[in-house]
Amino acid sequence: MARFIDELKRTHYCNALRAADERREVVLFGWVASYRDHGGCVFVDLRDREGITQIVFDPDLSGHGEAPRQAHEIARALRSEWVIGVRGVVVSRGANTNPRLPTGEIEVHAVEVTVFNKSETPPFEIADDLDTGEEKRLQYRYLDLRRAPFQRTLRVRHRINQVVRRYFDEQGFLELETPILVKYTPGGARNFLVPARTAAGKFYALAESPQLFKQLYMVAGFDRYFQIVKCFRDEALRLDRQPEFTQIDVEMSFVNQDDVFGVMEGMIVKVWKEVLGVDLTTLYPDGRFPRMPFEEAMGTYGNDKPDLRFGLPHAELTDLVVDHGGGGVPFWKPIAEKFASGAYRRDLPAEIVKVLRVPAELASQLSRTEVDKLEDFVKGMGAKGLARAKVEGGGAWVQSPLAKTITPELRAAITARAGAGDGDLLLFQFGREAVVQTVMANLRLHLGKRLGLIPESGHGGRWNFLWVVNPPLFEYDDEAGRWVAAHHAFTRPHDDCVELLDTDPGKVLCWRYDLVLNGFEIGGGSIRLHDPAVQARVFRALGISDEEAHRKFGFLLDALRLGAPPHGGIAVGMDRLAMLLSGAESLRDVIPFPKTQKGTDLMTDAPNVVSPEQLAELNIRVVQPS
RNA sequence: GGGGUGGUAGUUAAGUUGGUUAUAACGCCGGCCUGUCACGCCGGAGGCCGCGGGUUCGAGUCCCGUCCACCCCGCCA
Repeated sequence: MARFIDELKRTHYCNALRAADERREVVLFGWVASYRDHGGCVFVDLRDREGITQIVFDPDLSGHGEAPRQAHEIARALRSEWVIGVRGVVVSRGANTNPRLPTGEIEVHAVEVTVFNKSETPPFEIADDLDTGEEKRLQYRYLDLRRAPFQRTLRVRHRINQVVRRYFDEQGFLELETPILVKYTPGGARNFLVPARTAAGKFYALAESPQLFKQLYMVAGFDRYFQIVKCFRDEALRLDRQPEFTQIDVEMSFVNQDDVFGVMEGMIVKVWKEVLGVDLTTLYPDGRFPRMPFEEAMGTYGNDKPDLRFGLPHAELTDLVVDHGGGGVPFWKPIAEKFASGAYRRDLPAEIVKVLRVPAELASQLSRTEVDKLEDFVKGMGAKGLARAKVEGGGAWVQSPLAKTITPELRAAITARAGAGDGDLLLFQFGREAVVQTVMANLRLHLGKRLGLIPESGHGGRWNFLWVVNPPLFEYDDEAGRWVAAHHAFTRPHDDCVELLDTDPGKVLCWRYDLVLNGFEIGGGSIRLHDPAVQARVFRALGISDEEAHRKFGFLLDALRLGAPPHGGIAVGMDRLAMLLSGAESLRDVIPFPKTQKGTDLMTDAPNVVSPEQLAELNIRVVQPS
């Protein structure tokens, strides 16, 4: 029988002891966070998941026989990250308190110590503040996770999970599971494929979301479903995207959009209250979050997830430019002409003109050199350039290539549209709509950070929630030359738009919604299409034949004809929620074992090559990558 | 698929116009030290300068290629 663990059980975690515990005999287990050998005494900071306690090894500690002397001998050899157990007595530090530790008013005088395990010198220090690069930390992730910031972050995840589960249970939701190995369904995110050994040449897909199954739960009558569930998407990664991530997935029957919003707003308020101690109802007194039509988000902010912690809105100028026939600006003339001739239509992707106004008091913070750098910034995003103009008192434009040729009429119209006055800086983008929107949205964010309107990362103590609502059901695919589903083909169109399905699909709005927080999409969902007749018209608008629809989604179409209740739902990105709650800079900082941007795991070296035998069993032949 | 930034000791970084033995801090190892808590003092070890090729009398430095990590665009209903 080992003395420690078998006989001496841990009595406390390392943040538990206070002055009131004076003279108590305790047993602590943990890691050597640091050691200071003074020849006579050895001081060890002992760390476990809860905190740090200072242990003193004094060979002359009286009243315990020879044991303290032996413990001191062992302690002299201790090194960083050795795993040890200590039996000792709590002693008050009196006036010698360490104010930097919650346990700073006490220390444990060691009577007995055991080394459970030595440690090699770790590749980096297990410290709260660390300048070691992420690559190294990912390679030794378990050491990174041993650090207090990660211990806190993963605890936040735990709290979110607990609060969410309790909330939905109280609201009458059932936590139901859905398959991970599913049938591949086309459209949307790329699926990871899993070879089916028992069905030669066939594949499962890893579920990109439980979407179809949660709808089937509604058809099955479960009425209110939720799940905290892993999803998998084989797409390019970003700081807010991982190939494997967790969603808080929700679906409800007999509800409209307001019902879904109400439930989710309740969840968010509860999470903020219980995890952060922040009462969102001081910001949103009725507990409801503001809403913005998709069209306004795109027009004013250039994307569907605007960060409303700051202003710097865009203004659309395309109609002004067209009305003025280009207004003397050489680049704009062809755009105006194409609209005039009908080559461009306002309901199809075309070229557009937008402006961003930087108010004088902010513009004065930007030197001309810095504005030149902005041009490099936007070029990196596909822009051809960054036309600018400084507005002077009389409405004149200076420092601008546009100023030379633009007609006074168009200049005045733009100045008025942008609401520009003396000293304001106008930044223009024109060209293909998708590029202009991307560039302008990113330019706005970039300026917001540069001008100190929002921090480089993190929430800055500000929580701006927003529902983006009423987007179009379809979007035009330039390359394919046809309409495609903007969300998925099972989103319910607005009733007053159903007639447009056949005549003017671009104008069909739908019951889809995104929940946005500080410029991050943290959730999205829709009211589903449960009417087979309307469903058929949607497929027709998409150019999907009955036969094709049945082959791809047959089981769901069958279900919709067998008593499907009206239903809708939403999925919230649990990792993003944790990231924003904890002020982390990246999803990788809130996911215990994340992948790199290329989808590799630097610790385990996944994905890896498998043996020819394994491949043969799966009937797979690997072609050398080109 | 495209654009950008970076890779030098265990870690983080410096390294001039191409020129002697590639620096520093922290960490590590040895010694000393009874009150430290970023302990202190003395001494020491430690390098495939990401990898491959080229230019050159000579390359961490210049050129070409390549790998890895990060950020962005495309992509992500």
